[in-house]
Amino acid sequence: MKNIRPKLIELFKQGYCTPQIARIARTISEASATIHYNIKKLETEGAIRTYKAVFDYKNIGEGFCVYLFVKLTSKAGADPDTIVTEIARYGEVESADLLAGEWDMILKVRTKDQDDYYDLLKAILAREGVEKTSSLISLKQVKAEFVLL
Amino acid sequence: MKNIRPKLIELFKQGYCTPQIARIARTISEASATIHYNIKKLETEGAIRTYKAVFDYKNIGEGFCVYLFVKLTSKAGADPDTIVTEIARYGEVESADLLAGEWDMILKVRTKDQDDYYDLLKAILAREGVEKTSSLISLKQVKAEFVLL
DNA sequence: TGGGTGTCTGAATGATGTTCAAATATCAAA
DNA sequence: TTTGATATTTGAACATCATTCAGACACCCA
Repeated sequence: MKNIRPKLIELFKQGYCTPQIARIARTISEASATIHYNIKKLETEGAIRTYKAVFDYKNIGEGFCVYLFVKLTSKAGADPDTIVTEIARYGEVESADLLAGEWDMILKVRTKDQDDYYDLLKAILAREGVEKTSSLISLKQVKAEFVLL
Repeated sequence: MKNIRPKLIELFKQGYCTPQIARIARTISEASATIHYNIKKLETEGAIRTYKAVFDYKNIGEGFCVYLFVKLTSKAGADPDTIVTEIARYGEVESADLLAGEWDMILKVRTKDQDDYYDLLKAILAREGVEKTSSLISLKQVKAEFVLL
């Protein structure tokens, strides 16, 4: 047994998918070459970043979902942009946005359970430049990545 | 000119993509049929919900991103689950989660600009069962749908 | 009206997904 | 350890699809 599954999940989280040109052509009754032309245009324009899979996160062991607010220290220890980008790089982070107001950023985080979340939270709090955080646990995920669950 | 672009964006938001089996097989040095077998298994297990595109939302006219908190009225006018599901159905809503605490749900919403957002907000506030809302505007999107921007 | 650019299309080709039967691996019960 | 039932892997054959290209067509502006 080669345990391909985790490798596939890893690859599909960011890409390794492609449009179904023939199916789209049938769906909207256009020539296959026309669809191809328009998709390539979207890609070269930069409108499409990637093609990827959307998972049933409970099924792949990432059923615990939290919105995490982060406040950075005001004094210039490290560059805020650098900190934010580094935190966003964690594999558990689905999305990261900068805010104005009481909190500097909001993260959407997915882990297996509360214990794994606590480990990640400790790692983030330990970072230079992070002052405090606040966690908002999702009780039920109704929609994610534009897909109804 | 047939204006295929918006139709493609519509379709790609939820699906009409498929895995690149041959590329994956080359990447992790396995037989193509093996990859095919494992992907089908993931699909029948329900681990994969769909394959879709991730956009540069600024590019497709959805550059304005807001986290919207919603508090529902406690009195039983309409079923909370129904309201939540209906609100989640708006095309502008990327994600919707139920919360515990001061707010009942958090939405991630994408619109072209502030004006369009205001229209959507009015529509949501006008709904039976919605008591109040609070909007948190994203100043900068660092990561979305597991993809760094 | 005319030319330049962008878009659409059918047909040919090369690449890819899919299927299948056989080989191999896994695991639990005897 | 052996056995058998089940799950996984694999190469080869086949069906389907993405891609390319040249020509037709549409659009825009001077």
